[in-house]
Order: sequence, then structure tokens, then C-alpha cells
Amino acid sequence: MSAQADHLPRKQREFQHREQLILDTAQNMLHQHGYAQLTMERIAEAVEYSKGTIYNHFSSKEDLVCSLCCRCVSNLIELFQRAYDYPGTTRERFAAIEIAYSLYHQLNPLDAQNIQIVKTNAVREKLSEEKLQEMNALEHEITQLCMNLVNEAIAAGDISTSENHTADTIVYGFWSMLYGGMLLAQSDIPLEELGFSPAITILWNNTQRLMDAYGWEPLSTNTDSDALFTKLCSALFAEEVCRLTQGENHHG
Amino acid sequence: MSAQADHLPRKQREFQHREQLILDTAQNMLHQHGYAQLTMERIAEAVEYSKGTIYNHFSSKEDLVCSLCCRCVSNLIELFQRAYDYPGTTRERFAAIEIAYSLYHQLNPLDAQNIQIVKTNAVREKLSEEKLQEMNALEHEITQLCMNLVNEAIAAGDISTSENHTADTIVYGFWSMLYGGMLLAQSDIPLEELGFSPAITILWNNTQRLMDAYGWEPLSTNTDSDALFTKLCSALFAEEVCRLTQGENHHG
DNA sequence: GTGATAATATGACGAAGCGTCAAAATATGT
DNA sequence: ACATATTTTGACGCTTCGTCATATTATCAC
Repeated sequence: MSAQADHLPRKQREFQHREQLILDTAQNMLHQHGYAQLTMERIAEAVEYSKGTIYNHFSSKEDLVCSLCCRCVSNLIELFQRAYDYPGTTRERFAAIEIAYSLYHQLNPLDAQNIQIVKTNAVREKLSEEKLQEMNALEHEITQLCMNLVNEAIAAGDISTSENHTADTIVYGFWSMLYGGMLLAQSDIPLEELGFSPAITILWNNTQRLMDAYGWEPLSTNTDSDALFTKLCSALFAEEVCRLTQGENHHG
Repeated sequence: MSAQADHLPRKQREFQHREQLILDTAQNMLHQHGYAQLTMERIAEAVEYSKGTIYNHFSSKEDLVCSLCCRCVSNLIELFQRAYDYPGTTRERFAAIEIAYSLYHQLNPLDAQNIQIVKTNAVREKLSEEKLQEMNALEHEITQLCMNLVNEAIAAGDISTSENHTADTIVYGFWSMLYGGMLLAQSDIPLEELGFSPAITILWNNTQRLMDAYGWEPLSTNTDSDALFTKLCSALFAEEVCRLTQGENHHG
């Protein structure tokens, strides 16, 4: 009988569907009411299952939140992959990754903040080994993507690696700047009050400059950086940029 | 009578002394057993006061932890100030700030991690307005210190600001890189496994390169960067470096 | 259909932690 | 030595986490 063959799959499908429902609900609650108000009981109530059922999916509250973060990081990776696959120079592709990163943060500021929750010891201490591994695997995937691109750039001769910088060094440099820059931008510290102009633009300029510092061809002195920015946005992230500008219109 | 004059001060002294005791104890517990094991009851037990007394000092667990972080940031600011006051070129002084930052993270890795706790929404949501202000004021102090130095550099003509970068931009760039770089270094992601060499060195090289990119004189091409690193360490942070190497000998 | 069996859902419960507050203890001033 | 002000205490109420025996539902053989 095919009943036997379909039996488990259907159950599994239901299970996975419910898991997404729980995650969606939790994400909404997190966005609307904050982490402090997020309780297993409330989630259960909202999805109209009992607490025990939630615990069939996630072994603890921390595991649930981490699963949420994993989903967010996966979305980020999709954007990165799209940038990576752009048919241009290695420098353009790396710039596209940066734009992907910025866009993600601008489009999903709350998710981007929540990802940080799972990086603190307070939460990590309570995570199950599996979820920790899952998260680390995703982080690794992102890093590897950047690494591959820089290695391509070196192989293609776009970056000369003669001096005291290798692919590691370079990836580390950009990744620090992007990561730190986005965290600064999303922090509650009012950058404008400090005299900073919009963080994304600054970050773009700074990373362009860092690329030049590595001698990453073609140098920005031979390129119209602003035009490049626009070009990449429309070629790769038209839909995202659209959502972004719509969002801005809504709010103000 | 002077009894009247001394009366309140003595009380206040005792109060402040006890507050430090509580913070010291909490810090130790945090280092040894992690955030999850840190409870108000346990702190009270350890300092041999009751829970109510702890709540006379800190209005919530989050406020206590934030106070801890504020103390850590204050220590960091001291190091920064020392670097800022170094009698050298603006570029040397900024490099010294970077070393101060690296040293702090290497000497107090656990504190540096804990500072991150207070940056997540999960904790921020529960913070009192005052403590939040206190923390923001300290952050502002650090930023301002860097900003002042870069402004000095511009005023002295060490950086030309003709193009599309201003003091804001530059501080933002370095601060992103330092902040992001240290976070990456302290994260559980095993950088070595990914092929990264020790993070501090990489960061040093990357920031030197970024300084060059800004045309910050004297350029590293005219300087022995390694020698500069050593010079600044011994001139400003001899004691800290000493502690650091001792610590390494202890552990391995 | 019906009953046996396996899988799943439930929510009452115990444990643990936060923050409060009336009462006890201590200090201060006369 | 007494009255008054201040500080300390820990029992208590409340919330939340995570568990588990029980109830419910689904599956399947006959």
C-alpha cells in the first residue's frame, strides 16, 4: 500500500508546517512585544497548541529563539549567494555582498538585532549542542562564501597578495568592518546626534576605500562608485530595494 | 559638631564600598559559573547580605549587570585616555588607542563578552532609564575621544579631508573595524579552523592599511609598523602586556 | 465497524527565580 | 534610657520554565 509510504511523510509535513507556524508566531511576538514578553505559554496560546507540543519541537526557549535566528541567517545567506553569483568582476561581486548585508539589516532591523541575542553567553549557555552546531555551520557557510570570492580574486590577479596580507586577512578585515559597522548602525546609540551621517553610506565609502588599500582592481579611482552601487542594487536586489523604499514611505 | 558633617559621608562611604563588593562578587560569579547561574539570591548569599539589601543598590538584576558593564567600560576608557595622552603623532596616538582596545579584550575576555549582554534587547528592555543613560554616556565618551583625535589629525594636516570623508566617516570606519574585529575574535567561531591567523595581528595590519587609505601621515610605507607596535606597548601598556604574557605562561 | 495499539497533545504540577514589603534589627539623637 | 529614623531581613506572591502522567486522537488488523 502507498498508505505506508505516504504515512510518515504526511506526518512529517504537518510537523514541519507546524514548526514554521510556531517560528512565525514567535517572530511576530518578538517584533511586537519584545523578548521579555515572549513566553512559551503565550506562544502556545497564539498557535492554539499546548505548551507540551511546543516542547515537542524545541527543547527549550533558547533553542526556539536560536532556531528563529538560524532561519534569519539562512535568509541572509540567500542574499549573499545571489550577490556571489553576479556575473561581474570579483570586486563588484564583493561589493554586491556588502550591499546584500546592508539591505538585510535595513529591511529586517529587528531580526538583525535578535540574531545578536543568540551570540551572548547568557543564551549560548543554555543552548543544546545541536542548535549550537547548526548556528555555527551557518556562520561557517557565510564566511566560506566570502573566502571563496577573495580567493577567486587572488587567483584572477585582481588582488596581489605579495605583502603581509592573505585571503584570511582580507576577509577578516572586511568582515570586521561590515559586522562592526552594522552593529554600530543598529545600536541604540544615536549616530546622528554624534554627527554621523547615515551609516550605510559611510560604510560603503569606507569599504571601497579598504578595497583600494588592498589594491583590489579595478580601483575606485577608475570607477564611478555611486553608479556601481546603483547598478548592483537594480541588477540584484530590485525587489528588496523596492520594499525598502515602500517601507520608508509608510512610516514617514 | 563635625559629627554632623561626617555622618552622611561615612554612611555613603559604607554604601559605596558595599556596592563595589556586590559588583566584585557578581563579576566573579559571572566569570566562574556564567550568566545562567547568576541569581540575586546567590549574590546575596555570597556577600552575606540579604536579597533586599541588594535591591537597595540595584533595582533589578539587569541593572546590576549593566552596572557591572559600566565599570568595565570605565576601565576601558582609562586605557583609551592613556593612549590619547601619548606624546606622539596623531597616527601613533590612534594606533595606541587600537592597542588599548586589543589589550583590554585580551586581558579581560570574559568582561568583554559580558559587555555584549547589555547590548541585546533582551536585557535592554528591562533596564531602568538611568542605567541606560549611564551606559550611553560612557559610549559617548569613548566615541568622542576618537572623534577628538581624528579632528586633531585633520587640524594638524595629518589627514586631508578634501574628498568624501569627514571626521565622522573616518571614526566610523575605524570603530566598525575594531568593534567588529574584536567581536569576531571573541566569538566562539574558531577562527583558526577557518584558516585565520591570530586576530589581533590581522586587525593591526588591517587598520594600518585603512589609515594609509585615508592618507593618514606618516604612512606605513615610511614606518616600521612592527617597531611602532612594540614601542607603543612598552611606552604605554608595559604593565598590561606583562600581565598578559604572565597569564599565557600560567595557562600553557 | 470495532477494538487494540501506537503516536501525539494536554495542562496540572514542581522547581526556581524575581522583586516586594511588613516586620525586625540596628543606629542615631536627646 | 528612651524615642525616632534608618537599614536589613527573609517570607511571600507572582511569573515562567520544563516535565510527565493522563487524555486524546490516529492507525491498522480483522
